[in-house]
Amino acid sequence: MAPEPTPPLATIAAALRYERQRVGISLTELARRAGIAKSTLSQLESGVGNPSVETLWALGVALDVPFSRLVEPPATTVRVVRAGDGPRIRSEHADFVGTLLTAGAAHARRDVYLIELEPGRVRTADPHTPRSVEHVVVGAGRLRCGPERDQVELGPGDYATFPGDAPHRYEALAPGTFAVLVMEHP
Amino acid sequence: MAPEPTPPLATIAAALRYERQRVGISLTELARRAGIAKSTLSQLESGVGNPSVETLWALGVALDVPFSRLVEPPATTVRVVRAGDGPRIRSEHADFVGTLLTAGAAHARRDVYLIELEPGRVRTADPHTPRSVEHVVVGAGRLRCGPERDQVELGPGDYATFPGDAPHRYEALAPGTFAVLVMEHP
DNA sequence: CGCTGATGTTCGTCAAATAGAACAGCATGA
DNA sequence: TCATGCTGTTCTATTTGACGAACATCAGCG
Repeated sequence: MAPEPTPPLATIAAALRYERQRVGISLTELARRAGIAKSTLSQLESGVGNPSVETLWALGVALDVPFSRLVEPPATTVRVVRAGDGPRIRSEHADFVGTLLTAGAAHARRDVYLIELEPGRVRTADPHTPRSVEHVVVGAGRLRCGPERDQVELGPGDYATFPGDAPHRYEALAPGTFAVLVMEHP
Repeated sequence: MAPEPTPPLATIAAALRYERQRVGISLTELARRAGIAKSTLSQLESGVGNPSVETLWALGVALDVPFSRLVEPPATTVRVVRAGDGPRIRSEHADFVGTLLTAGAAHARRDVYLIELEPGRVRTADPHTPRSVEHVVVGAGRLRCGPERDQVELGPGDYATFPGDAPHRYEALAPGTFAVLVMEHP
């Protein structure tokens, strides 16, 4: 049982840079809003230094993100089942093989989409309703998708699932990419 | 949208004291395990000082608790419905009034207990299976119960629910206290 | 060209957090 | 009773994080 794997020195640096650029403000502006010296913030984003809790807290408030997001590595919420992996279920009556990707949750509404994307166009999606879940199965091409901070690359037959209530993106890496997208919300 | 309400100066102090006493080690021993000076820890538990992230992280590792537990105020996981509150449902056929306390989750197993307690004896319960939920309705007397860090006091007719997968306690505050306890685990 | 207003960086200085030891209090026991 | 070992506290010395200014760099513009 080791719930503290990574000393967060570098995590903080990466998280601060990411969250600041997500909000779209400059280092100087963020330092002003948080009420700290911009030199301090510069060093923190460079990975040097060991901020005090008050300093990091002020940055969390200014960025409007929960404190833990700045110190703990992003939770790997995306689950991938590669083509050919996963529990195989062979039908005895018909000539087909099924693979269980995700067990169906009762009383959840599911919307099914077919999405077609061309390379170079990134489709960003704002968070949906809380506790919604997205499922993707790639039909052809290559698809890069997932939560913004934890993206995965999928090929034909690959499956991925991740929460829909966090900002996430879809981006085709090859021409003629299409996928089946299931949005599940309770 | 203000996800950072409380500057965690005092929260850290309380959390450190609580978690250390939960593990059952001395201040000196914890400081030794975390590799910090015991004077530093003493000041932190006294609420003075503004620890660096490295220091607090080391304490989190030594206490074997996630970092966020030390800086964020305990999540108020206990929900209370006082006697007379809650949505009233009046039957048209019979002469009774029902109050919806919690909507039933399908496929959850429920065990119902009648617990009788006398003052002075504290009943502590270790965490049960994950995602289990406890429901309490007090019949008579006064009952103090809930997660260890977020207890509530209930009188006759009061209802409370809280997660069962965290350490929690029951303690009678008046003679002749009894309550109905429903343990719900998926 | 030089000015203005940004960007983020690197200085020196000061305050503050940390470390280490000395301390008071309270047990246990030879 | 004095010694030993622990508790947690409160000193002082030193390391270090935070501040503020000066800095290099770039962009837009008269």
